[in-house]
Amino acid sequence: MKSQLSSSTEDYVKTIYAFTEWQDAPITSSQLAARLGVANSSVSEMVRKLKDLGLVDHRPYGAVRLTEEGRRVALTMVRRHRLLETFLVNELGYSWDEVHVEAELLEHAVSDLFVERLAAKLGNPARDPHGDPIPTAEGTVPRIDAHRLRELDPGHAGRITRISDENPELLRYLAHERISLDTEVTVVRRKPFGGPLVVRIDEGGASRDFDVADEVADAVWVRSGQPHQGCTLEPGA
Amino acid sequence: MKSQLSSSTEDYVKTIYAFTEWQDAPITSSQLAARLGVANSSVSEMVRKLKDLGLVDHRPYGAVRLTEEGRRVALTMVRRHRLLETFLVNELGYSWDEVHVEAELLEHAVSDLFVERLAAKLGNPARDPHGDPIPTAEGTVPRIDAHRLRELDPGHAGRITRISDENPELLRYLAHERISLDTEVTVVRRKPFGGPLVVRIDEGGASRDFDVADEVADAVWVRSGQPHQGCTLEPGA
DNA sequence: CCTAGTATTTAGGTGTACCGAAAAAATGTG
DNA sequence: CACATTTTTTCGGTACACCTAAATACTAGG
Ligand SMILES: [Mn+2]
Ligand SMILES: [Mn+2]
Ligand SMILES: [Mn+2]
Ligand SMILES: [Mn+2]
Repeated sequence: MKSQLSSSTEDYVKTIYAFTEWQDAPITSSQLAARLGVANSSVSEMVRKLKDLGLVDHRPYGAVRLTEEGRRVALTMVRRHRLLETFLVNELGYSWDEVHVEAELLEHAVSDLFVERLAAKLGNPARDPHGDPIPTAEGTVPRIDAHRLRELDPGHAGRITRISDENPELLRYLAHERISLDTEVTVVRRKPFGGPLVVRIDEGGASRDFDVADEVADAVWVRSGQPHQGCTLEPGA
Repeated sequence: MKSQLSSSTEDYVKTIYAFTEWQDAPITSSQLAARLGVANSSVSEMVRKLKDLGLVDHRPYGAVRLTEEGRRVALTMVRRHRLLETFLVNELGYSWDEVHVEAELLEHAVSDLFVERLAAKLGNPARDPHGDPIPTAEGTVPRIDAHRLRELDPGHAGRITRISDENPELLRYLAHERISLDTEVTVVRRKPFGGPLVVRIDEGGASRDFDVADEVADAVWVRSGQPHQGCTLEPGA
């Protein structure tokens, strides 16, 4: 069953999964190549191997979709990655912009035993330092229904539940501006002619306005409504 | 400076170092091959590469010796390995026979930052769960002067300061027999005709005799004399 | 000091994961 | 609906870390 996949294989599968985690369309070869930082030709070859391994469905020139088995592998890797990120932040004092690269390597080196011991030590967290849900060992993903800040209309209010960890600079910028998970935001308006979004930020009574560039608004996810709920996972639930 | 060595390269260098850690003679190609579990021919090729990288001294048909640079790299890897083992035992509840394999992989995946944060969290330990000294970040090794149990004459007493972690089964056996680091032992006699060594074990007042097979006596290191001393390392010392 | 046996290296070959360039299929725009 | 553009695959090659089998160098016994 555990046929010992290579690091590359694991990263391909994880990347394919990640693409559809916050949207619907399946990933194409060139998108996969771009995200992995490899040539298109490399992807073509690897996708054929993944198909032979039964991890993806693919017909030539079509998009790449995970099989059930592929999804299972992907969730294992995502669980590892996010638990490791949580460990690095909670236990080793990393900041949230430093953890992604480190976890990207570690995820391929840890054993199942390590992961489960670590999860227990961390108290089986349901989300990672960026608000991404941590799949359970059984392969279920806490559903987080949130919307991209960019797609919210003026008037909408909510709290930030996720910030994409893809760009460390963006994370540093947001930390510097004192914007983090669980920050309360309200969309005020969009400045005309494709200008930035303006949001109001609640800060314990006080509030301030903040201009959000589109690239930032694309990386921030907001859950409408009131106090934090859902997304916690009782051990054994 | 950090030219990003491969995992294989790191393991070769570490294995070359380990061979001379508890004895003098430098390692030969076939010994290296046996320890790494690869063919002799693979070692020949790799040793040439290590030489090109400036990590070892070697002339054809000669033994393999680390250069200063090679020793530096080896100590870095040994530090990683032993700190990871300590982490696994102290923080994740591994037993001492389970940690070696896990650390063998993790040591190649962690960053310098990770290692130093981990060392600090663990309180900069001076030795690992098997009693092996943990080199400092600066590359100095706490000197532990101990002798193989097998080489002690009857009458000799001391405490166990190191047990080779090479054989997990042996470690499980010793744990089962309630023999661990810091156990007090006295060599009683050697049974005739190449029989086992008999040692007396102090156990809080009580004491019992124990037969030690040669393979075990080779793996256990004893420091003569009284209470535990040396081998602790003040932070910054 | 020669030679049989052992240790080591060289030669030729495998699998994995990449690459750039060339060929083939899909796409969309007039 | 043709055909130029873009996307994807195929093709030939590289680097790495292994392998087995063959060749070569050391070494110890006679
Ligand atoms: Mn990865
Ligand atoms: Mn994350
Ligand atoms: Mn290793
Ligand atoms: Mn150890």
